[in-house]
Amino acid sequence: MPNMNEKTNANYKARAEIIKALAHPSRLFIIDQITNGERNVQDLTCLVGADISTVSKHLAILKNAGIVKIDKRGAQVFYSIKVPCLLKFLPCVEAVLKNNVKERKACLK
Amino acid sequence: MPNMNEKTNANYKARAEIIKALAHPSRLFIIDQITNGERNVQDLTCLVGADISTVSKHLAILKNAGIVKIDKRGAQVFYSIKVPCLLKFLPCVEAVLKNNVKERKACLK
DNA sequence: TGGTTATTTGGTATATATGCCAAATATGAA
DNA sequence: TTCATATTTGGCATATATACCAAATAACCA
Repeated sequence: MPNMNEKTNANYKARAEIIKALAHPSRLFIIDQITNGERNVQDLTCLVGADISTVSKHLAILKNAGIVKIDKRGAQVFYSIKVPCLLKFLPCVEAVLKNNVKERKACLK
Repeated sequence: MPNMNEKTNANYKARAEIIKALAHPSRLFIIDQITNGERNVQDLTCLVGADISTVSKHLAILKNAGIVKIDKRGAQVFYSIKVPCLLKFLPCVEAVLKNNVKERKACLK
């Protein structure tokens, strides 16, 4: 990109990676589930309703992005939110969503 | 997902779609470029440094997600931010990023 | 109308993401 | 050590995303 040097470009890429970690229904659901406290992989697997390996990979993506943190206790791994400021952003996403719905309804009148 | 009814599931999917629209380096760059005012497709294409058809598709993704709005004037289309609250979220992403860098450096000491 | 500029859309090749199964690893208890 | 439980990782098939080129559409002007 002509007006973006290597460093700037890398920065946008890194930011996109973090946002990408949030951009999946199951991962958003997981984030909601651990908002008020930690949960282990087993419980999250049950809540999400997918294969445990799938959930484990979703959790790895969130952890790798620096969004959640873990606490190993025995054989269990408990996941919790690491970055509360990201949570403030979710209501805004919800607001965009509602506005989209409203606008699309308006088109049909 | 057992603990998620159809409606809830659809809601997470819809939210993920909006976030996904933000999750690309070029689209984040575009958002920065139009934060302080509208820009047309031509200028954005030059700034991003990709094919104009590629940029047009990125813009369509942002528009479809309800993140940006357009103003057609003559043959030109000007894009601007529609949802300022999403911008507040970007500094938090930046903070996560810096924290990740810090932690990964610490591992090497 | 015909030409010029601005933008979008169709098509396609390539890259990335997702989900499941099976296998590997880790932890604690018998 | 051997077993049982909890979690992660490897592999693979399928789905989605991305980028470019070429062609189509839109708006304006001569």
